[in-house]
Amino acid sequence: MAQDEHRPKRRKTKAENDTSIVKIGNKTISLSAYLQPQKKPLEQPPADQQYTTVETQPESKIESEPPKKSESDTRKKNAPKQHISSGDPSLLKSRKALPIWTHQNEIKASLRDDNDVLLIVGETGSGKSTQVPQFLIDEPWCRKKKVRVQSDTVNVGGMIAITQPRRVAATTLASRVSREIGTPLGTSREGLVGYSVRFEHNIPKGTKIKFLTEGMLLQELLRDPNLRQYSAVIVDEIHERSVDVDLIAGFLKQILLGDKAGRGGIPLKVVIMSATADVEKIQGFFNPENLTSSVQLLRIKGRQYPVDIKHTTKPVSDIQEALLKRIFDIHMHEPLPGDILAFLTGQEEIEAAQRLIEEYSATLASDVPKLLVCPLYGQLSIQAQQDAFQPAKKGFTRKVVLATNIAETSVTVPGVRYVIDCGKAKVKQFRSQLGMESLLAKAISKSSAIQRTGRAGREGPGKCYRLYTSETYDSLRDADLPEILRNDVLGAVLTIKARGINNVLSFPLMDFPDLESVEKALIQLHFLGALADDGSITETGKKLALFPVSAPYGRVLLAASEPQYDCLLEVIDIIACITAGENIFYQLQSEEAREEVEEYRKELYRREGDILTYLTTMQRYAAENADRTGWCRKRKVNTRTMKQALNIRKQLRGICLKEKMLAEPPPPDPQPFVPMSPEGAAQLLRCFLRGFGTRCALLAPDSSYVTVQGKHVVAVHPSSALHGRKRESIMFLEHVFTQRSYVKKVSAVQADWIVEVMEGRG
DNA sequence: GACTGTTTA
Repeated sequence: MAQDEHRPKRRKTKAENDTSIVKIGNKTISLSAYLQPQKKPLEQPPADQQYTTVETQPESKIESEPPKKSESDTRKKNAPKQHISSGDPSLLKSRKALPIWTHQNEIKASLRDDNDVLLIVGETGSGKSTQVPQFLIDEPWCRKKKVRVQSDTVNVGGMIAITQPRRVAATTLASRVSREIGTPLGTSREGLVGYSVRFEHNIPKGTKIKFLTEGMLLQELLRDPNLRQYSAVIVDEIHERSVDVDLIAGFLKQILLGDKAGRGGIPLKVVIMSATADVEKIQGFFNPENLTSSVQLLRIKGRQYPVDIKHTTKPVSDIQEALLKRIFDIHMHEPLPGDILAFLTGQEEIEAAQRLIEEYSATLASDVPKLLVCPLYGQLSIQAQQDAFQPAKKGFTRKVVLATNIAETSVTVPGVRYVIDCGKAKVKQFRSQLGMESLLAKAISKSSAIQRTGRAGREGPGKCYRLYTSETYDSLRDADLPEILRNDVLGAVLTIKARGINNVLSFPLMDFPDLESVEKALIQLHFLGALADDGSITETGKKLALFPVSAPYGRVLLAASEPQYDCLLEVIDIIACITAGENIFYQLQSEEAREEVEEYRKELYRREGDILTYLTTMQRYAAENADRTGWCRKRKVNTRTMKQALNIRKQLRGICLKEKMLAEPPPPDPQPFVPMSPEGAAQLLRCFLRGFGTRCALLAPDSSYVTVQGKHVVAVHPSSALHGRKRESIMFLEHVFTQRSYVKKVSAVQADWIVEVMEGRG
């Protein structure tokens, strides 16, 4: 294990230059408590009940029958209801045509007996996500068992969890598999397949296969560290290497290596599924020396048409020019139908390219097919995104989709035969030394380039034009840096600690973040009151882990429920707006557009800054009962984001009620709008300082802002209500480096409030 | 005067 080799080295470095004493405000804390060495190689999940005897009892009489019974026989009798049939016959044919179908017995065999881990590498279209859970549900080890855990009799197993990085994948896969298996979702209260994603749970009675998002499984781990309801966990799309999937891999490894006490001795089977072949790392991670059986590996061919790859002969200096030439070359020489998908880095580049293409295509002769340009990026409205997925309405037209890497994994554009790849993508990188993230265009990885290329071969043979040389391709990194090495690890550290692992350095991770960034996270968590001076998790920390928002926001929620602040409903409204995804305010491109909405937006803006502006917007939106969509349109407010904000508001209110932070359910909408008084606003902002006291800046004599911690010059982002305004001191919720160092979500505060909070008097 | 992409009871 990589982190095993590195850990002693890190500790040595620590001892050499002792930075383990850190001052925060008036507090001095010693990091050695956080970073204590541990003799045990791995910390076990908390054995909330001590394991004494294993008494594996068959739950039903079928299980005590002789094991010779044929599979179909067992199936019939084991069925909760007669609807456990062989599935929908019309779908069975297409299932049998999937490349994975012939591996069915192999997959079953590789998880029998003491083999608990299977790694499946399968390209897109292999059918692994839909078929593997169906192959496994009738395996003998997949039955629910009654066992004794200390003095309690508990059920262990019976279900298979399958994780997905995105909500839409979890729900659509569940829908597909439920139809294949013969118990379609939504037709009955009983069924074999269900899903669980944020805001949406559909778990029919008798569910054996449960699709869920990665975050959802992490949340379940909080309540049940041993995942007792599951016989197996299938981790899909592990190659995407989200922070959540890395954490899940760590928790699964701990359960695999543990003494199974919390599961009454019953093993958990783990299937890891990946689209790319970075096999050694995953295999090595789950296959340490002390595991008796080795990790089985299965490779499955995908169903992909061949794609002809063309590189440039010389490096490209002007991407826009090369793109334009390439698009019109394809357009003039390749037959219809066959749409073009071009990967660019961001909105700005896409808009510029769109203008150029449209200008040039206007000059084309009338006997040449038309070109329809569709931008595709996350900030785009749903409607505009839909246009990119629809075939061109007019005939004799070729569609050109100009996309960010949203089209690499998150969405699939149909009809594409030609891909143009600029070789770059914007990547977020957190710099823990500066407490700031950057968003800059960087060279993509080989794996990313291959993924982009594959988008040309979904429906037939295709071509991929790379706007870089084959030498450049050879020089690319094999895989992208996993997110856990690019992100703030604050959330990851809290997630680990809240699930009973005190020594985060002992937690198994495929890639371990810098010690320094872990230290920074620990210090920040200590400031938030989530960790005690000895580094152990506090009650506050446990509460923060319950909220579906980052720890600083969670801290603000907790502060808001204290009598001295008493502004919980307001804080919930604000945090709901902020964490709903995109900015609730559309960015206005032209002077005209700005003038058009000015009158309407004026009543939303507050001189205190963005936090109060969000509050006003949510309150006025919720007070509007007749036509919310029209209300949004007039103010150029993102309806989708506001709807999401209402969902989050409801969720947060629910958690706060359950946690007794709210005494009673808030009155239902619509409530009359009452603007918050300046005094109330001041209290609200002081409350936010409890989470963001470390993110403040003071106005310097030269009118720039300088951060209190680190003394960095920052500019107020143009999206902020305080852009171009001068305030004595500001608090910001985000700090991003793009063209320059920007702070976002900015509010005016008073310097003495900052001192107050940092000295622990807030 | 500027905005890769996901996700959480």
